[in-house]
Parts: sequence; structure tokens; C-alpha cells
Amino acid sequence: MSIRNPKQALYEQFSIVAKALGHPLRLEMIEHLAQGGRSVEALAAKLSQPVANISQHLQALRRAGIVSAERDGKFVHYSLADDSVLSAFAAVRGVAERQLAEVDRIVRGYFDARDDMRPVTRDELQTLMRDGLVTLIDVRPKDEFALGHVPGAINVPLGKVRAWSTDAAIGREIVAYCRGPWCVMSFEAVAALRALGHSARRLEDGMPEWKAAGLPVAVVA
Amino acid sequence: MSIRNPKQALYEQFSIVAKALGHPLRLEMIEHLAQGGRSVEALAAKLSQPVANISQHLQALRRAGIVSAERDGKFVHYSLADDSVLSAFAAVRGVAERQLAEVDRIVRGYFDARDDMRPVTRDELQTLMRDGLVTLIDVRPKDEFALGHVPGAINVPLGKVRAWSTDAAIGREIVAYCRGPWCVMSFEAVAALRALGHSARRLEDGMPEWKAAGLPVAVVA
DNA sequence: CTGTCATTCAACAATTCTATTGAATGACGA
DNA sequence: TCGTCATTCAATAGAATTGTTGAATGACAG
Repeated sequence: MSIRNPKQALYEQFSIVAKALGHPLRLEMIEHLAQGGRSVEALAAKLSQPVANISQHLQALRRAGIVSAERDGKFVHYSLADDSVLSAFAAVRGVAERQLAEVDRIVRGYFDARDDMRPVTRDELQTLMRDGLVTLIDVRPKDEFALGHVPGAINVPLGKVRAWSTDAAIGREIVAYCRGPWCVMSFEAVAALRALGHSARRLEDGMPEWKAAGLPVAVVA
Repeated sequence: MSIRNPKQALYEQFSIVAKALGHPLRLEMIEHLAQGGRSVEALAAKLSQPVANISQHLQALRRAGIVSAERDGKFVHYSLADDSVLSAFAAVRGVAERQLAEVDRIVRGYFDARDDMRPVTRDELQTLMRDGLVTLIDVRPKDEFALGHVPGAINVPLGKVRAWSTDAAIGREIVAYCRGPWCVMSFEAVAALRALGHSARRLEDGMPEWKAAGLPVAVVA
């Protein structure tokens, strides 16, 4: 290692963090960990990746101070080290959304086809919920719902949305949310519900953003 | 390229941005560009790097939508594409500051030795300036000062701080700022001024953050 | 103590990133 | 049109990153 002045040393540290964010799989891991802490194996299962691969990426994230590890018996429980990680993710996403034409292309080509309406903002949702005007569904898997969800939301995992919507007597508009602003599941859910004749919209972003905004979070006992 | 679902495609785009931020030299380039747009050659001179190297890194930053290029005669003028780039930089820096022990070590080992006092916040500075209680100096090079500075600030490039402080009749506390929160120059300036018996403090961060906060910026005519 | 199992480590080839060099491009002024 | 000059491109070698494999570690249960 060459001699560095403090300025270069600091830039090097900052670049460690950015470098750690610079891999699609690691970003996906962060989004999953934002739903709640997980073991290596559980995370590997969620992402359909070899355990060793996930373990290595977790090491990389840990070296960058992005995740923290805590041993729990024979498991090692990983979780996001800090809420500032979410802001960094959001900031990077923001640059990409504004500046990369490819993002726009992907969004138009896939997401817009499934949701041509303006999403519901967090503020709007709170008003609608208070006035009892909407049914809020959390389309994430059961385990993620259990770790924390918007108070009043019903857990309807994506695969069960069709069955649920025919069974339940829904007289109100449905609002769906999942892991984050571009989480595919809520788009799919809204598309499926509309195809069945329901009135449905997406929440503008997901659980981690809700929590980061300081809003109340419900946990399954 | 393998077949990707939209989720993976989006993560890949986000990772392009993060990857572009994942190099110390590129971060330094961003901090310089945040002072104002520059040509390839000018930037290369500032960073003491070969022109071709800077050019290539600029291409990388441009592909990631971080900088934008604009031809101006025989020069190509590069500047930050968006203010969101600064928030992304700040967010990454924030994670590093909170989570990486090495950052703390560098800061303690170098910066604290030069400035053991709490920096002046932007709000404080505005009050102090309004009441005429401080002399504000911008210790960046002349060209960067010209592109935008805090109204009321005097440009005293780092190398001229000693001479200036003996010449000028200073009866007030001095506040120094430069390129950003960890810009070495303002630490050096404060250390030099204190060694000469003056009362001096740093502004908590630099010009880009001042501007990003929506505060007024003065430009040399 | 021993077996089991979650996790990590070590080593490898494949790929990507990096800095350097020198040549190519393209805009300006004469 | 021609020379000059800022910038970019192309090619290279060297370094770092990636995913895979299988073995090592370390904690728990019996």
C-alpha cells in the first residue's frame, strides 16, 4: 500500500462503501435485509443462490459497514447496520432513476404496462385508512410480513391475491405494497386485481421506506 | 447477456451508479466537479493525473449518469448531472462515517489534531455574519472561488493564509470553509491561524453543501 | 465426546477493472 | 485546407472481483 494523505485515505474509505453497493446481487440482498434480519441460509433461499456465494457477499457488505452480524446459536443473523444504508441505497437509486435512460425504458416497458396510474403516497394512504376508504394489502411472503408491516394491512402473498380477491367481499379500493418502490410484487398484484375488475393502486414505496419515515410498524406477536 | 427479469435489470442499473462511485479517484473528481464544471484538462491538472486517465474515468461517470458533458469549442465541459449526485455522495459518506472504524481513526489521527473544536453550522454562520461577528474566508483556489462562494466571504487560498492573517487587521473570529466537510484545506487553515494566535473555526461543510441547501451563492463577475 | 449442521474459508478459472501508452478524432484559427 | 490542440479511443499488462467447489470451523444436541 502506497503512502496516502488523509484526503486520499478518506476517499478510499468512502469508495469501499460505494464499491460494496456496486453489485446487483448485493443490492438485492440489502433490499431483503431491509425487510428484517436473516440468516445466511434464509437469505440464500430467498435469492435462490448458493449459500457460499451469499456468505461471501455478506462478508463484503460487512467489511463496508453496511450489514452487521450477530451470532445466534448455530445461525448468524445478519441485518442492516444502520438506517443510513437505506438512504444511501435510495440516493443511488435516485440518481439512476433520474439519469439513466435504461431505467426509464425498463420501467415503461414492464411496470407501466401493469400500472398506468399514479401510486398512492404515504400521506394519502394514512388519510384513506383513517377514513376507512381502502383495503391495504401487504403482498410480501408471510415471514416478511411478520417482521413488520403497516398497521391495518392484511397479508396477502402475491400467489394468493387472486383467490383472496374472489373470496373476500371487497367493496373498497385496494392498495398494495411490498418491499420497495420498484418491488415487482405490488405491480403484479395490482395488475392481477384490475384484471379481475377490482379497483387497485400501489403504495409509492415499501415497508422499509415506511419505517424509515418514522411511521408506526406492526409486528405479528 | 443472460435473460433478466425487470427486477434484476433495475438492480443492475442501480449497481452501475454505485459501481461508478466505487473508486477513490472518481469520488475526488466528483468533489471537484461539485465546485463547478471543468474541462478534462483542467480537472486532470487539479488532480495531478494523466489526461487520458481522467478522460476514461469521466466516461465511466458519464455512462452512470453522474456527470454530463457539453462541448464548448475545443474543450469539453464536464459537470455534475444532477444535485441528486451530491446526495448520493453524501449518503455514501454518511455510511462510511458511521460504520467504518477506519474513518474514525483517520479523522482522529489527522483532523482532530488540527481542529479540536466543534465546527460552525450553516445556521450559526448566517447569524454570526448578520451580526458582523466573524470574518469568513474561502480557502479554495481562486478559480473555484470565482465559480461560486458564500456571500461576504473573502478568498484566501490556503497558501496565502499566513501572509493574509498578519497583514489584515483581524479583530474578529475567523471562519474557514473549502470544498466539503472533510476537505483538508480548511483544517489546515484553521490550524495555521490558531498557531498564529487567531481565533478560528471551520464551517461544518463546504460550498457544494451550502448551495445544495438552497442558500445564496455569489459569483465573481 | 461425537455427530450434525450453519457458516466461513481457500483455491481456482473466468471475467472485469485499472493505468499507461500512443495513435485517432474533431474543432478551431490561420 | 492545414496545423494545433483538447479529447477520446484502442491496446496492453497487471490487478481486483466474481462464482464455484470442497474442505475447515465452530456451536449445538445427544
